[in-house]
Amino acid sequence: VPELPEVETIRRDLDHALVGREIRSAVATGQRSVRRHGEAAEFVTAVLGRSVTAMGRRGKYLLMSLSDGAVLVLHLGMSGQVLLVEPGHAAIAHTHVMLGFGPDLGLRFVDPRTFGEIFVTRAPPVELAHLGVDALDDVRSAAQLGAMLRSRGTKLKPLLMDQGFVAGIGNLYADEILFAARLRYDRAADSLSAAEVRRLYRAMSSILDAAIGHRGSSLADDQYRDVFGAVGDYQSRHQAYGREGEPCPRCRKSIVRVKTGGRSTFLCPRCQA
DNA sequence: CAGATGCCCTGGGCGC
DNA sequence: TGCGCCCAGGGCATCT
Repeated sequence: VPELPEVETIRRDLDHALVGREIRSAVATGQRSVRRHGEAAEFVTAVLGRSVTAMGRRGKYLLMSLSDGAVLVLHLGMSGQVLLVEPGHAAIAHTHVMLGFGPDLGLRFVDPRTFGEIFVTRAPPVELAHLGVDALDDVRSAAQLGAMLRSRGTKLKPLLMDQGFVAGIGNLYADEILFAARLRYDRAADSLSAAEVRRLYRAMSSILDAAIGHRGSSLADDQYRDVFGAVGDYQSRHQAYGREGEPCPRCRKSIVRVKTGGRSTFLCPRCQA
């Protein structure tokens, strides 16, 4: 569930807190989290003594630019958290990497399921070369989205979730966007009318913007937290995701759940066509 | 080549 | 209260 809105919320807070700060200490204990580096010590060597020059984001990846030109790439996977704490803060279970920014500030990368990862690479990261345009920053018109959709003869939802097509949208926001656009998950991407493409374009930007405004979605099992450990607020605004059996906010018919691609899809069978 | 499946992994929720 | 089981799913490898 950390998708674009959650990652963007984290990016903005880290941007305020870390730009200009120097990494004065680094501890990497979770080998799986730094698996792109042969040894954890390699990761530590690559970050120690560098300053943070910028905080960027591409899709669901956080990009911390370092003063030597390298980039620290952070991906939260399913359960990753980036927490800002005081250096003396008590141990947090499933902490894999700790960075110290001096006597007042520390960062901890916590990730129970270890699907996330953290690595240092050169800018721009070749490891992220497969990512498509960013769903928030780089999709700028309905015409552009329409051209993208026509280039692929596949179903709408898997395409929205394909990070190589457009980066940042996962299962939750795909369902919310498709609900807002009144489109079914299994519509052929190249079958959309111009009006439908416009609805999808507007839904993408309005849902992502609104979710960022509410600091993301925190679900019971995912436990997304911002850098201060606080939960997001957007889950209270969900219209379709997780609302199986509850009335559609538009037409009152029951929201249904279907399994597709091994994943749950929530939709209104009446409103979404 | 689109799309399904399985794997990685742990915590929460549920049934008994 | 506790135990086993299933589910959540991002990204990737591997099939059909």
